Amino acid sequence: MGAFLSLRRILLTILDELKWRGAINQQTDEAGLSELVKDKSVGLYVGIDPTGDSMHIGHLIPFMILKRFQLAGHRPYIVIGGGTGSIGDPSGKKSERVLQTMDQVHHNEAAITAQMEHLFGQDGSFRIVNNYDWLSKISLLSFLRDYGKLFNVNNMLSKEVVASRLEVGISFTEFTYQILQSVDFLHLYQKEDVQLQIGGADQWGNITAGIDLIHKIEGPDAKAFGLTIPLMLKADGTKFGKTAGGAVWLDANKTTPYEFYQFWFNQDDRDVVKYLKYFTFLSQDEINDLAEKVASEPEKREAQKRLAEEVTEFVHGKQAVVEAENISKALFSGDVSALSASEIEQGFKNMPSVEVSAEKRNIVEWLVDVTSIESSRRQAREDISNGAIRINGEKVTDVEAQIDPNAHFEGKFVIVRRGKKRYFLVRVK
RNA sequence: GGACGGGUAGCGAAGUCUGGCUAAACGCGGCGGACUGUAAAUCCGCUCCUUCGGGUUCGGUGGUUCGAAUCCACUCCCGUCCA
Repeated sequence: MGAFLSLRRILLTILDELKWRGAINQQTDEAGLSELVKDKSVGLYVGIDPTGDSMHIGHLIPFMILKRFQLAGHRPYIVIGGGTGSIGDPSGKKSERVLQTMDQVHHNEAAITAQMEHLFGQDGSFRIVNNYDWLSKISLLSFLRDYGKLFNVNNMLSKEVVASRLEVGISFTEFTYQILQSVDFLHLYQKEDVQLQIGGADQWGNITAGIDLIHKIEGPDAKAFGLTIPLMLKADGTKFGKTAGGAVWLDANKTTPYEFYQFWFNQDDRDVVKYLKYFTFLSQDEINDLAEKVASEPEKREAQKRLAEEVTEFVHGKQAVVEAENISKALFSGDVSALSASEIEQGFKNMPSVEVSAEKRNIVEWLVDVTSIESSRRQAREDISNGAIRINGEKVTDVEAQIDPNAHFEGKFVIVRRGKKRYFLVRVK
C-alpha cells in the first residue's frame, strides 16, 4: 500500500517536475496530459534522425526528459530516424539539405543506435525502434491514398518551418517530411500505445501534424499529446553546446571524457543551475542547495564540479570521472609527473602533438626546428625568457638549456606547456 | 571597351600630394604575463625573419634617384558607374 502511494505520488508530479526544471516550452492540452499521466503508465517517444554518426550534447536534452518519464514509471520509446533521416527535416534549416546517401544513413543509424543502447538501453526499460522499418514499407500509392489525402497543403504551408522556407525554396521531398513524422506517431500510437511525443522547440509543427493525423484516423477523442522543450541558450546569448573545437560529442573518440568533463566544469555561474536541472537526476533539494552555493561562494564552483561529475558519469561511466579529475588536477596544477601513460594519451588526445627522435637538442632549436611548437626563434626566446615554457612541468628560462627527450615518462613523452594552459604532447620515437 | 576609386603586416586602416626622421601610426585579433574561481572584467609586454652584424617587405615587373610604400611606365587583380 505504501509503495503504491509513493508510486502514485511520483506519477502525479512528473509534469510539475519538468515545469520546475524549466523543461517545458509548449504542450498540447495541458490538463488532458496531466490527467493521462496520473492514471496510467504512458507510452511516449522522442525521435532522432541519424544525420551524423554520433550524438552531441544538444541531442541529449529530450532524451533526458524521456529518462525522467521512465523513472516516473512510464514507457519511453526512442525512434531512430532511418527513414525520416533519408529525407531530411527542414526544421531549423535555412536552406535545402544535401541528401545523405543511403549508405551514410544506415551507417549513422547503426552508430546512433549503438550509442542509444549504451546510454539508455541497458536495463531494458527503453524501447529503441527504427522508423525505416515501417516507413520503407509504404508504397507510393498507399502513401498518397492513406496519408496524403488527410493532409491539407494550405495547412502544411502555414507551418512555420515551411513558411520560412518559401522565400528561398523548399523541395517536395523536405516538404513531405512532416507527413512522415506524423506517420511515425500514428504507427506508434496504433502499435505500441504511444500517446505522447516530445521534441525540441522546432519540432512543434511536426508533432502537432502527427496529432492531427491521429485524430483524423482514430477519431477526435483519441488521446495524443505533444510537448516541446525550450531552445537552450547560454546566458551570453550564444548557442549552447559549442566550444572552440566544435560540438561536444557523446562519442569518446570524438570528445574525450576529459574534454567532456571540462566542458561542464567550465560553465558560467549564470547557466550552471539550469544545466543541473536539465542534465542531472539530482533532486530538487540537492539542486537548490547547489544553487545557493553558486550565490554564496561561487569561487568554489561546487555546482560546476557536481554537474561535470554527474553528466560525465551518466555518459562515460564512473571510471571516466576519476580519470578526468586526475587529468584535470595534473594539467591545471602544472604537475603532470604523476600522470599514467593512459591518462596522458587521453588528456592530450586532442591537443597538438608531434613525434620526434630522441636526440638531445638546444631548447630553442628543439621548440622551433624539431617540434614546431614555436614559429620562430625570436618567439621561442621571448617565451622562454618570459617564463612561459615548461618542460614536463618544470619551468625553463635558460635559452641555452638542453632538452633530453628521454628524461621522463619512460622516454615516451615530453610534455611541453606554453603559458598557463596551452599544452603540447611530444611523442618520442 | 570607357570613366573613376582601390590593392600596405592575420584582419581593418593611416602613410602616397610635400621621396630619406618608416619594419611602416592606430584599432582589432593572436600570444605571453599580473590579478583571479581553469570565470568575467581590467592592467602590462610581445606580435616579418635573424647566427642580433643584419636581412627581406607595402599586388607584380621595370625605371628615375645617393635613397622609393611614396615619383614614372607597363601589367595583374578588386569595387563602383557608363557602354
